[in-house]
Amino acid sequence: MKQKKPGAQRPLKTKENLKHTKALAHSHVDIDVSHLLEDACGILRNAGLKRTPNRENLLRFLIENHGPFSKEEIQKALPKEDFDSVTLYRNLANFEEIGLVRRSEFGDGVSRYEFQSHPDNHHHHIVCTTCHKVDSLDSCSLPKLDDIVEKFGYSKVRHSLEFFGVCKDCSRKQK
Amino acid sequence: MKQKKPGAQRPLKTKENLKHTKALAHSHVDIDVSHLLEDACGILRNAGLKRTPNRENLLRFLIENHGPFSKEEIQKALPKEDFDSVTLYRNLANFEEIGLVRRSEFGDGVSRYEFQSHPDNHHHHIVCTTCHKVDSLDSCSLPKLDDIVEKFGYSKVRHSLEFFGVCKDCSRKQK
DNA sequence: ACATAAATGCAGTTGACTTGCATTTATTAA
DNA sequence: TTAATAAATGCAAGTCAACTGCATTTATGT
Repeated sequence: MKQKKPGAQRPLKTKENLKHTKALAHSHVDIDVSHLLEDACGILRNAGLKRTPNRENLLRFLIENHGPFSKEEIQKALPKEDFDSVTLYRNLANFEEIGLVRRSEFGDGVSRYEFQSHPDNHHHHIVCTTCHKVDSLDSCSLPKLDDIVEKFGYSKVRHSLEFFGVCKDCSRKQK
Repeated sequence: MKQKKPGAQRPLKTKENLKHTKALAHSHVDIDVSHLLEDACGILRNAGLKRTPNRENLLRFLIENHGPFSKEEIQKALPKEDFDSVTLYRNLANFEEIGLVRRSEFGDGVSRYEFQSHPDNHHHHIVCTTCHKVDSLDSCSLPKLDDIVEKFGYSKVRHSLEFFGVCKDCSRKQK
C-alpha cells in the first residue's frame, strides 16, 4: 500500500497562505469547531483509534483552517513538540482511511490534506500553476471552465479528472 | 501544425535509410500511425527538438499503444538499447511540455503518460484501486458515477477533479 | 493503578525522479 | 561532404517525499 508521490516538478514553495480566521471568543465558528472536533473524535473512537494530543491538535488545525495543506505546511502551523514527520504521515493516513480527511494531489509530488466533515462534503480545487495557490470550488459537478476563469480570474485553465474504484475482477476475487 | 507529407518510412536507428518509400499493403492503422508520428516529429522540430531514434521509438510506442503508461511499463516495451531512465524521463517531460503527451497521476506515486494526438483529445480514466488497471472514459464531461459503475463493472467509485491555471496575481506579474 | 494494545519517534530505507558533467549525435551552415 | 555547434545521451551521484522496524511511551478499559 505504497502511497508515494513522484517528485515530478520542483520543490514547492510553502509560504503562508493559511487562513487565519481565528475567531472571537464565543462565535458560532468556535462552537462549530468544537462540535466538529468532538464528532471527529467520536469517529476516531469508533475506529478503535486513540484520542491523543497529537491527533487532536492535527484535527483542530484541519478543522479551523481551510486546506488542502501539505505535510510541510501542517508541520509549520503546529506546536513544534508535536509532529515528528512519521507520526504526522501515519495520522494523516489513518484519518484518510476513516474518511476524516481527503487527500489530493496536484502533480507537484506532494500530497495535500483537508478536513472532510462529511463524506458527502466533496468539492474540487483550482491550483495556480505558477504560485501554487489553491482555491476551492463549490459543488461536485463539472463547472464550465469559462466560469472558473471568470470567477477566479484564472487563465490557461486545464483540468484533471480521475475516477477510482474496484474493478469487476477484483471485486469478484475479494468475495 | 502539420509539417510535411509523411514518406512513411521505417523507424530504424540507422540514419541513411530514410528514403525507403514503402507504400503497399498496409492497413489504415499503419497509415494513421505513420501520419501521427510524422505530425509529432513536426511538432518536435518546431519546438527546436531533434528527431532522435530514442524519441522516435518512444513516440511510436505511445502512438501504437493506448496508455497511460508508467516509465516502468514503457521501458519494458522498448528495445533495451534505448532508454536509460534519465533520457526517458527527460523525453517524456519534453513531450509533455510541447503537448505531445499527457501526464496523469493516480495517487500511487507514479506518473503515467499517454500520447495526445491533439490538445483537444482530452479524456479521463478510471483506475482500479486494487489491481491498478486503467480504463479510459470517452468525453470530457462528467459522467454519472452510476453509469461508470454499470458500464465498467466498477464498485466503490470515487473521483478526483482538479483544475490548474494561472491566477490573477501571477498573470499580472508575468506581463 | 494496571495491563496492554496502540501511538510515538528516532534511525535508517525506499524509490521515483533530478542534476552534473563528459561524451555522442542530429542538424545547420560552409 | 565536412565542419561547427547546439542538443541529446547516459552514467554516477544526489534529492526528497514517504515508508518501515523497533524500542519506548501513553491512552484507555478493567
